Amino acid sequence: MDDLLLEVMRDKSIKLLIVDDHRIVLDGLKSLFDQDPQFEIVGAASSAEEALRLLQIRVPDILLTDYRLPGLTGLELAMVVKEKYPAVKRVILSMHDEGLLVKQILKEGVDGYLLKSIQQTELKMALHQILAGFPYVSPEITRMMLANMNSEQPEELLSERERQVLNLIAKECSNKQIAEKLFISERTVETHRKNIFRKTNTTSLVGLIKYAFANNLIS
Amino acid sequence: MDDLLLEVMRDKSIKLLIVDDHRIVLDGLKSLFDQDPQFEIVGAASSAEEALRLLQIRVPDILLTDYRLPGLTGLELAMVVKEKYPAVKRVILSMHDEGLLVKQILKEGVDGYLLKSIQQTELKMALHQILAGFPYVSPEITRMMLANMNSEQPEELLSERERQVLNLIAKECSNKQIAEKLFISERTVETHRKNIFRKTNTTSLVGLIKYAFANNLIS
DNA sequence: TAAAAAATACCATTATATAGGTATTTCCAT
DNA sequence: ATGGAAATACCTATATAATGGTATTTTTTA
Repeated sequence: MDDLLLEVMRDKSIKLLIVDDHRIVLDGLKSLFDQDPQFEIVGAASSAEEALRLLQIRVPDILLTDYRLPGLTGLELAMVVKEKYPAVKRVILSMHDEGLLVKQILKEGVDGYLLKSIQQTELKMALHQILAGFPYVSPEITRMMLANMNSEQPEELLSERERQVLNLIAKECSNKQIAEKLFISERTVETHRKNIFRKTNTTSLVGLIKYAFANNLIS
Repeated sequence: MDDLLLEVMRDKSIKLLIVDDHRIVLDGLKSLFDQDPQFEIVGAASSAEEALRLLQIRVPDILLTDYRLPGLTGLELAMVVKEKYPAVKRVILSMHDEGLLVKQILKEGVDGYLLKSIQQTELKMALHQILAGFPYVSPEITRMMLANMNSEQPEELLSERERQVLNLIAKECSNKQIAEKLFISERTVETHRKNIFRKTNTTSLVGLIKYAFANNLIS
């Protein structure tokens, strides 16, 4: 009888696949949800690649993944999952409260974006809401979004090419080297550089690198 | 009878004060240790300052703190605790597997230095060992230490002045500006710069900034 | 389809950083 | 007291970046 009840409850419980490269976080989440019959962890992975393997075995209701992972990022994982398992809700857990990242993640249309500073009751509530079809974003993030919108650059993000250039700058390439790698002229690189400076509202290399780091524009 | 048993066990249990600004980690650690009668969490703080307040109420056997915290860092907290509560074992939990940070932390003589990628069994084992008086450092960290030692610079860290210069470089000052701020000639700044490059084994500004960020040399 | 954005490219000028040196003074530790 | 960092300083090249332009082609979007 009890077994049956458990069976029923398990069937009604929210199935989670959790992904985080910090074992402590993973274990913590595990014991957090293990105590709650409303949730069931059907998989725990420490990388996006491992998560994808686990998905082939069992499909969860919700994918709960850290943003920063070795290899693919949590966002990239979410993109793949959206493609292959459209029914799975995708929630990004993040330490990074940086402006640009927020936009990028929300743009991808994930179902949830939570900061790790979230309380467990809020977390569980959010997961329920998400499963019901209502995306949830941490209030802090919403606040940041608003603050961001009120600032100068409303939608002025870097273009794909500019991000490539920025990445190479961050890899310590000179303009000449960048030009060679991208098969464009050094002049073009200079122009991109100028545009990057303008868009990021920086004036020096140092400022640019700091900005890029702070906003996770470079890997 | 059961209550008494529990009482005895609680008295024998290891009392922990945990500090992490990510609520999820805190909750995770909580439910991890709550299930284990060998451990008892006597306090949970999300900042060093809060931890110090909690310490006035109840003194734990072990302080388990994240390195990166708002305000004081975990290491700075550990230093204060060593001063005020010398009996408390101090364990740093870290995401940061960077070379210089390791040295800095171990130099301070903490009782434990663990990466967050640690498994829960290893964590509990480590805490037991630490309480018994034997410091514990994650194998990964030991490995890094060794790798670091085998590299060129055995003890070649930046001097006070060089750190000042590095900080100003990171604040986007030109050599001329740095010279003005430090009341030294531009030539001297150039020399410092050269020495910083040599010591950090970098050759470009970008590399230097990345290095400085990675190693928490700049604020 | 017209306008906007992105990617391409060139040029001249100036500013700044990097690399190669050498050299002096101060302070600390053996 | 002496050797060795550390901090100071100067010099000359050369390389590279930053500034401030202009302009064409392609792609995207309203």
